[in-house]
Amino acid sequence: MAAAIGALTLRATRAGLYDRLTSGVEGVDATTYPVLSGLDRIGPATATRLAEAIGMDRTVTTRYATRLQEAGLIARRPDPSDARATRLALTADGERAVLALRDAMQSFLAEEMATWPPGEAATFALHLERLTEALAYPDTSRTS
Amino acid sequence: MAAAIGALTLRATRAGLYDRLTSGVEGVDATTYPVLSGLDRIGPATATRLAEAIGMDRTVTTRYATRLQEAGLIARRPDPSDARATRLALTADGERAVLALRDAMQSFLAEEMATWPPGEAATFALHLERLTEALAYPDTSRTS
DNA sequence: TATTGTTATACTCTATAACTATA
DNA sequence: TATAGTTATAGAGTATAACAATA
Repeated sequence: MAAAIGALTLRATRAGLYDRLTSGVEGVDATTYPVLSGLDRIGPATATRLAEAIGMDRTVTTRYATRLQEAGLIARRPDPSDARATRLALTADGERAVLALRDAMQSFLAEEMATWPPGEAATFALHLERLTEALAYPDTSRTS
Repeated sequence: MAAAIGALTLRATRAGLYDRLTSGVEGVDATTYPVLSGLDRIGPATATRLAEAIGMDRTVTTRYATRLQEAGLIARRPDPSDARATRLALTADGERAVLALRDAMQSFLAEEMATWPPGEAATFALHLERLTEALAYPDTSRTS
């Protein structure tokens, strides 16, 4: 299992996965993918809030956001309640891109899990989520 | 589940995991870890064969191998059967480092899985392995 | 001519710090 | 003074090409 985690987090494996996922979507690659999908997940937000949500640095987030903006997938609008802030939001093209990416991921997972006994997929997903959380937030004590 | 995979492969998550794993072991970091553990897994081997085994480029493998050699964790010896080749092998310190890393990983996993129902861990590990394999080798048809 | 190991080069990603504008 | 956004700079990682030695 440690080997599986090692392989899963290996550069080549990740690169292969995200290259396949994003190959059909113009303007998105393995680096900008988290920004796009994160923005879809939490909705329109400032760069700082988005950066926190996806575990990325503010500076990296804003730079990749610029790339996505140049590709026409997200838009910047001034925040009405704070003149310092800028609200990031998906454009119509951006939402289409998110849908395409989600479809690609889900079709891959569905194909992979087709042979699993019913119910195991749900259990697996739950475990994977918890394990990932434990990895991402090691300090959070899990005494549930 | 897609979100969990996304989070798991996110840079920050990986970096956090490997930083914690390798923090107690001198000379190993997130980049040299695959080389060290791969060499332990397949045994003494040439750089080319090791590179194939861990899904890394030859040039990267040999450079990181040099780092590990400088740290005293692996050794280079001429291949008796081929004067072009160099055999990489763990030193005694290298084997100790591998053990320490494995202990760190297993203690983390054990802690995390302590609350899981018996048997689920094994099922989970099996699924994770298959999923990872599918990600790493997309062309291999899985008609088993 | 092909392969092994290695080094050199350029490119991308990441992190730190600095800058501007506003609170 | 602090915060949001952004840009600049430097460092680390990666990939491609090139090299010498041997098959």
